[in-house]
Amino acid sequence: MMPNFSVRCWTQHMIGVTGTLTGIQMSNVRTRIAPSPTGDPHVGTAYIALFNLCFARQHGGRFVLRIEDTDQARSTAESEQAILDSLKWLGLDWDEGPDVGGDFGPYRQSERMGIYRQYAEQLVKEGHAFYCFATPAELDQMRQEQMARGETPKYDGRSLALSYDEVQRRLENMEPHVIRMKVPHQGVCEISDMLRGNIQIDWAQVDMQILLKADGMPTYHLANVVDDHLMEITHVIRGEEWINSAPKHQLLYQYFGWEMPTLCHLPLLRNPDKSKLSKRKNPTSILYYQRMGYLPEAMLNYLGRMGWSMPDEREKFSLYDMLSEFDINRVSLGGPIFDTEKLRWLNGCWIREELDADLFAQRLQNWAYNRETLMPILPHLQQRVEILSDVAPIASFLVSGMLDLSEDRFLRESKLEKSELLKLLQFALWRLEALRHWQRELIFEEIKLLATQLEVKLKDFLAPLFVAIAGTSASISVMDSMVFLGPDLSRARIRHAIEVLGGVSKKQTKKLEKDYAQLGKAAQGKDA
RNA sequence: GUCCCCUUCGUCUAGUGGCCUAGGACGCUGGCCUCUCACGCCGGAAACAGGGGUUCGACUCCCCUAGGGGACGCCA
Repeated sequence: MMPNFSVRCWTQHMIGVTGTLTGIQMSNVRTRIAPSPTGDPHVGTAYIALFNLCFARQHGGRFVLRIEDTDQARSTAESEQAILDSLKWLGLDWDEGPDVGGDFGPYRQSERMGIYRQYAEQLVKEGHAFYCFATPAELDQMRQEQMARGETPKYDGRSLALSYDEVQRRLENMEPHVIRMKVPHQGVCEISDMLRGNIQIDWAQVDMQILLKADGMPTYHLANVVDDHLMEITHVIRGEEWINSAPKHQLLYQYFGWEMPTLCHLPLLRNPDKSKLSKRKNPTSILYYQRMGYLPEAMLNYLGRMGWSMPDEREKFSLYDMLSEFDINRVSLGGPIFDTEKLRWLNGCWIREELDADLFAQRLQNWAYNRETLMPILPHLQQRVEILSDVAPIASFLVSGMLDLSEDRFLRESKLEKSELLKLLQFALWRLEALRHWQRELIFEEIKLLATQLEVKLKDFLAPLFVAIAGTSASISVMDSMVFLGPDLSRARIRHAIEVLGGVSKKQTKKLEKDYAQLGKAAQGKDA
């Protein structure tokens, strides 16, 4: 993680300022960001965090970071660390969280395991929830049948029919089970949103949500309600993808007899095609933007322009500026497209206007132009230069963003046909997207395996990869280059290469996916 | 498919019933500055999704239609 001193400085300063303010105008406003550590730090998380932070501070309240790691299969410590680091890099600071502690801890749901079951069982005792013994496969079949009949897939209440004795017997037998909440069969649920007013949803649309999973972990729905209550969260500001779950949450608050926080659903960040921002179509990892050389101030500034504007409409503003002018009513509800072109322009403004030559030099050093970063790659360069000035031309791709590629270049450097190249690059991309640990040996193994599976000589397989990553096959080791560039930039370059070659249509993707799945099977067959 | 949310230039947005001949910004484009480029400055093209109401008056309020998005998991 690259430290950023100037940002840290003024954020510290801000804490000082708000700290004094709270003394005068005490407020009990508490907001939270609750990321799930299951992948790369997402710009959407930062966006929601920013608005939660602004809202809390503006009211002299507190902003909490809580880790929602109830998905045991997918949550990782590395992901959690990356999320924390990324948010800090951006200059976002929380008053309570797993790293800084607080009076309402622990702030990691896996460490709060003990508390959820009792709440779920309390609901069972009070008749608001029930044990369910249906297996995932059974439910899958149920949903398929419902879909076939043209119905909305929904839990049919099968375990509700079980007698008390039957349930007890099965529990004593230690049969795998979950706890589900009961939901009214009819009527309308009215939820209130700070920005959208009242929203009405038929109870018939609401599923009997699982509260406690078979592994004893709570689902988001239970954990989020219990923790928001125990952590005294007053305002839940989250993405609009949660609107349809709000009735469940409201019902849980009612069952428990707790006061419900005020809800506020922000519009979702979008891809250029208007769909929800996704890494398939747009870089979504904060690490990507960091590696590309965006300034954290500019990133945060841009996220603040998503669905929000300053009263005087100024484009460039710091977190401090935003904090002092923040008004959540200025949020506009249309889903904003994350436009990297405008972000780029804004970043340029920050570089030109906020940095003198000295600070600019510091940023460059912190970013990549430093001994520690360059060291691993220097031996490779040393082999192929004769004079020192040979270094810059052959190493420039290592400190560049997207390369200026052409279809022609790929065809010249490879003997494969265009469709073959596309397939090869797409498969390589999928393999590398699935790779959890970005290490030289692991990358190499994936590539080698893929070449074998496709029955392409490694040399031929590597050629287009060289062009995608380095712009030419006359370059240093493509594996080492990818390690140096990191996963986000490497994957982005391969995606870019695919685009340059004309891209892959939806139809083609389907076919490729099928072929790709076959590869896996063939490999498994060989192994066995 | 069902339900929910949303809808101002290509994009981000201003607009909370008269100030709108709809403003700003990115991008595009013409020019100026200038050893080139970039920056900067000046100018241009570019939008209220459509239809009904309400009102003396609708970008603004209501309804319908259309379009877009989201949700429908033992993921969050």
